[in-house]
Amino acid sequence: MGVKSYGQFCSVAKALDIVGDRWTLLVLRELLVQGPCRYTDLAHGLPGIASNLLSDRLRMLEDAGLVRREAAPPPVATTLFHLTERGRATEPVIAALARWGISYVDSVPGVEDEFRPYWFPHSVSAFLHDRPPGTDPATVQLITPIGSWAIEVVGPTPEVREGVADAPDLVLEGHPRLIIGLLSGSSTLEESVDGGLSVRGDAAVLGSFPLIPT
Amino acid sequence: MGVKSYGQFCSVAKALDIVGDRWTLLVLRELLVQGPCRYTDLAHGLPGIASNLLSDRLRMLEDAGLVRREAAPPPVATTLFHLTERGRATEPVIAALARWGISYVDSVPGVEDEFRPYWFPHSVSAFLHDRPPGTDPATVQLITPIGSWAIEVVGPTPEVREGVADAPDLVLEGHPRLIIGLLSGSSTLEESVDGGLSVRGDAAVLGSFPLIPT
DNA sequence: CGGCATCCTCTTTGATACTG
DNA sequence: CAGTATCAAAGAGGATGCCG
Repeated sequence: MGVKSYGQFCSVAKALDIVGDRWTLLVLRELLVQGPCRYTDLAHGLPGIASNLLSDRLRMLEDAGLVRREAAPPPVATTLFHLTERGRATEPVIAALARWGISYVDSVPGVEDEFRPYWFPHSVSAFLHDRPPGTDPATVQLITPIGSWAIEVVGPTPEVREGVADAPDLVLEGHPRLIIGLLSGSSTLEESVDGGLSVRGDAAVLGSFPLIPT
Repeated sequence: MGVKSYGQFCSVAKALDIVGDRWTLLVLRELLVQGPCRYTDLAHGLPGIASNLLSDRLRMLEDAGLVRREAAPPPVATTLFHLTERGRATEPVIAALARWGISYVDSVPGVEDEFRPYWFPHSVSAFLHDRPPGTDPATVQLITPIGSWAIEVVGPTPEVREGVADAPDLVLEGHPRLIIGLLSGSSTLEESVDGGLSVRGDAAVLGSFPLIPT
C-alpha cells in the first residue's frame, strides 16, 4: 500500500514519498487543527474519505513516525491518534498550502463544499502575518452563522480566538465565504457588502490590517 | 483527468485540489529550480514520469494558471514552459516540503536514487536560515563529484552559489549524500568522516552555522 | 459505537510504442 | 521535440460485514 517512491535524491521528493498520497496531508491538517482525535472524529473531518483509506493512511503515518496511537483512559475509553513531534513539524507545509490556496476558496461558487466550523479560524490565521513595527493595535470581530471569532492584533503576531471581543474596531458579519473573500483580497469591500456582508465600525482598519501581501 | 476535488471549504484542500496530484509539485519544483523548460528538460528532471502524465500535468497546470506555454524564438525554436506569478507563488510550499523532507534524504540507503546536480544547491539552501545578528561571516566550500558550491554567510541570508570560493573557512569534499547528512544533522561529523567525507579547515564553523533548528 | 477488513467497480498510473 | 495511443496494474471510492 501507499504509492511508489519517486526514487529521487531530493528532499521535496522524499517528503512527497511520505505525505504526498491523496488524503494524507488532510489527515495531518485534521490532527493539527483538532488535536488528538478518535477515528470517527477524523472521518467526520474528512468527508468523502473511504474508511479503508483512512485506516491505510493512519497506518502509514504511524509507520513513518508522524502519528502515534494511544489508548485513552476511561472517560474516552478508545484509542486516540496523536501527532508526534515529526508529525507536528509538517505544520509549515500545511500553512504554506493554506496561504497559497486561500485565493481558490472563494472561486468555486457552484459547488456545495463541505464545511467544518473549526476549519475557519485556521483559514483566517493562514493569511495573517506578523505586523510591521509601528502598526496600531486593532481588533476585528467576525460573526458567522457557524460561530464567532476575534482577530486581535496586539503583539507582533495576530491571534484568532473563538468568542467575542470587548470593543472591536470593526465587526464583520455574514457567511464565512464572504469574510474569507474579503480578507483574502478576492472581493472588494463593496462587493462583499453587496453579497450580504454586514460591516460595522472602522472599515479603514482593513487597510492597515496585517494581511499576507499578495 | 486530474483527481476528484476534495469538495471542502478549506484552503488546504483547495490547494491540494490543484497541486495535490502525483507529480504535480515535482513539475513545479523543476520549473522553480531550472527556470523555463522545454518538455524534454522537464522529462529529464522527472525520471520515471510517463510522457502522457507529464503532458496531462502541464495541461492542468496551464488551465489552473500556474504555467504558461510560450513559443521560444529561433535559437531555441521550441515551446518553453514558464511559471506564472501564481505558479512561482508555490515556492513557499516547495520550500516547506524541502525542509521537512531533508531528514529523509539520507535515510533510504539501499535504494539507488536518481540525482540531478542542479537539485543539490536547492536542497542545501532549504535548511539554511537567516543568521542571528552577531554571527561571524563564514564561507563553506562544498566539493562533490557532481559539482562544487560555496555557502557564503555574509549578509543576513546565507547564499549558495556554484563554483569555488577564495578563502573558505571550511572545505567539505565527498558525495552529496554525506554533505546533506552532515548539514541536516542526521550524521555527526565523525560519522561523516568515517563514511568518506573529507573535512579541511575550521570544523568549528559548523557549530555556529545557520542551520534550520531541528 | 469504534475501528477496521472485504469485496467490488471505476479511475488513475505506469510502461511502452508510435506520430506529426 | 512534444506529444498521443494503448493497455495492464494499482489505487481510490463506495457498500457492507465483522468483532470487541
